[in-house]
Amino acid sequence: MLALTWIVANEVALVKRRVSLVRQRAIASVPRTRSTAAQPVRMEDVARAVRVSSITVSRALNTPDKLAPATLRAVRAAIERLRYVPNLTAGSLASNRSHIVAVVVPTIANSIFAETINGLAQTLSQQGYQLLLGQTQYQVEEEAALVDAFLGRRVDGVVLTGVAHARGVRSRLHRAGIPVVETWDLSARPIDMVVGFSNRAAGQAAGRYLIAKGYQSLAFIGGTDDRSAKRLAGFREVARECGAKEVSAVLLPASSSPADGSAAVAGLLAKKAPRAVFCSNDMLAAGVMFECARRQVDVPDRLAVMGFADLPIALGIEPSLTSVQVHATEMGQRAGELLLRRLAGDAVRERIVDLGFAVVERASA
Amino acid sequence: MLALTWIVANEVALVKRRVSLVRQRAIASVPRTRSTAAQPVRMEDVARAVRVSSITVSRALNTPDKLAPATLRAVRAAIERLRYVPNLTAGSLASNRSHIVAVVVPTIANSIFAETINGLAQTLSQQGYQLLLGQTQYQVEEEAALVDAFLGRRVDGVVLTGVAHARGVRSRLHRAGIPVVETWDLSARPIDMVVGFSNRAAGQAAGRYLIAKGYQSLAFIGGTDDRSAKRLAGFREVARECGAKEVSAVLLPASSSPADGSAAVAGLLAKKAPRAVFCSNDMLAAGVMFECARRQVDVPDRLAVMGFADLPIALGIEPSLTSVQVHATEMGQRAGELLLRRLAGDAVRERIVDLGFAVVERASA
DNA sequence: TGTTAGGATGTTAGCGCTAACATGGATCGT
DNA sequence: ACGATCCATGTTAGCGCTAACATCCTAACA
Repeated sequence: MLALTWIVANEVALVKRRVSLVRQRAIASVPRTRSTAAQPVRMEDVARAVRVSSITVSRALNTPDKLAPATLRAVRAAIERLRYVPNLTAGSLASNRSHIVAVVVPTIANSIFAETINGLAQTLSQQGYQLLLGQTQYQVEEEAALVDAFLGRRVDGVVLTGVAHARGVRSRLHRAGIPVVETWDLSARPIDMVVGFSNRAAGQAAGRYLIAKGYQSLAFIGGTDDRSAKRLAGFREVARECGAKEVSAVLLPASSSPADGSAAVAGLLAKKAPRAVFCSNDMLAAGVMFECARRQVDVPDRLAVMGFADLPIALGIEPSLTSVQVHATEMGQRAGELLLRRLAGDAVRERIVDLGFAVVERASA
Repeated sequence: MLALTWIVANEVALVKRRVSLVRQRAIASVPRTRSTAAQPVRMEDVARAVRVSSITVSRALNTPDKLAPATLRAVRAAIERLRYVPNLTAGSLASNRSHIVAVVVPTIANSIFAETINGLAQTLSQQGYQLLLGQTQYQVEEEAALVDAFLGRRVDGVVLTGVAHARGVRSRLHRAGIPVVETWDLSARPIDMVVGFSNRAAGQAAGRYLIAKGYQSLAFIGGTDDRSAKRLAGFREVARECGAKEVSAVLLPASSSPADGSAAVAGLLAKKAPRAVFCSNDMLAAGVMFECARRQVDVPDRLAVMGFADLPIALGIEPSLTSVQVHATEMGQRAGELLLRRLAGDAVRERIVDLGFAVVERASA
């Protein structure tokens, strides 16, 4: 008896629901509880206009080659006429594909990361993917919060900067089961994939270069982040091996402006001045050189200056800046390609892509 | 008869559906057609663990102050224990709020836009909004495609660069009925709101400044985009009014690197060299000054150089660069604040926010 | 001419969440 | 003691789309 009444009650609900589906939208909207959105045209409205079912409209948008040419034309015309804007949120929910990739960088104000994002965005946009941007401002803990938010959005992939992550980031990304690319460093045990170069090796190369040039007293100006620290470590290793003096280091948190470089070198020059300085960023190096110009400290004769990243400014300044070139844009492109291949279902063999780096000799060191 | 069989058929379907709802998830998943996602914990799983309904879990996440403290604690514990990651896509669909704001810039490789995005992102993230990034690469038509895609995602707001837009952009945004902020320029008739400064007035100010300094022969180096063109227009107006010679202009598409500045000034110096040059971007100005240094053209005695945007490098280079300061970060922050206020339902009175600019006198002009 | 394959289109049943309304119980004033 | 009020929680009904399966129709072949 109970079961019977229950079924009857629901039968009524069911009928009501069917009716509202069959009715015109305007009429059906009367008993509706929710407020009418500003964009009321739905796939079904287009379908009704063309007298097809909504799945046909869906196919016109997603797999147009599965439709008869005439149908496709008619649907497209109706879409245009009704100014239908497909709701990708609903599509994402139904298909479990968001077509969004998240990227986490320390800050886009530093143009090296901007270049990587550029490469990534260009590659992804070719396949209709869009970029959700997160900045940590060099606060490691921010990364975890960003990753949580991104996973909540069910992004299809994640691109991270560096291989040292906040607690829990690794496991959460693993559990989510989406492709992940780490960049701007290398790791023998990436979360999933990694595209970058060895920061330690880059530091070593810079050290070897300067020592081969005959400079014995070395200094380092850089940041406090993991990658800069690795460059310093490599730099110091080489210095130690080659019997150079202890490397004095100036570490500035989250800095990449010329002014920081100027201030840092001022400090170095005040003490026993080094013969050569390796800067973790070309902007810092530029600031060092501007400061030297102001103090009439000749570069490279009294102080050799070496930069990192090989930004456009390295070629511009006088004397031109010796730097370490790192393929920032390509890093983003390769990261994007790896993601796209994984998202297309292809297996990716090379999960560790070493893009390398190159010491570019110019006039400053 | 037909109606009867129809109801019977649907009754069966209905009963099946109820059953699967009541059952344990694992059992219910057997007749399921869709593949089980990598992240199978749903709100309902959490609710079942705490023996509450799923709306209570929803409230724990969205309006925690509406729950009894004990319930809230229990729900939060279960969320933690089950590692539940809320599906924001589903939430967006149901609530018609995506908590995503889209931003369109020509390119983030130009650090002035990166600063604006930084300010915007910081303001928005305080309220849990995230940024979807689109770059036009200075291709005006790209803007329309990006806006379409963003509207499809039902972003809650849009931030655009400039006030000149691709065909259809204005009307589409209007129709979507979401808050829109234009930046980096001003307009008497914004799409919705605008935060920026008058590029024409900035060009005029630069012209007046240089003329007041006694320079009569002026040149301009800049881009082909709308905003750069407006600066040039203002610059020329003033020159004409003041009886200065015709301003020669070098326009480079989508450029902002020192190398472009160097090349441009090389061209100017080869002809009848101007006495002062106004660059639409500090990076271009820096390139101009580097080239002057290489050619031993004294700045400002033989060529005065004025930049635009007042980037960190303006203070760094020698001689320091006279420039026009424009509050890039604040522009992003204010844009974010306006959006947030509108998204909170507050009316916004000042739909046109003129942040102004300031000529900063330094050594180069 | 029946059979079958394959292309075009349709039907059903959710995806996981939240708005709106509903309910039930405690608290309060009168 | 009774309703009014309020707070905590629940029920219902979708949001707008797509996966999976179902059906229909045409053409091609035996």
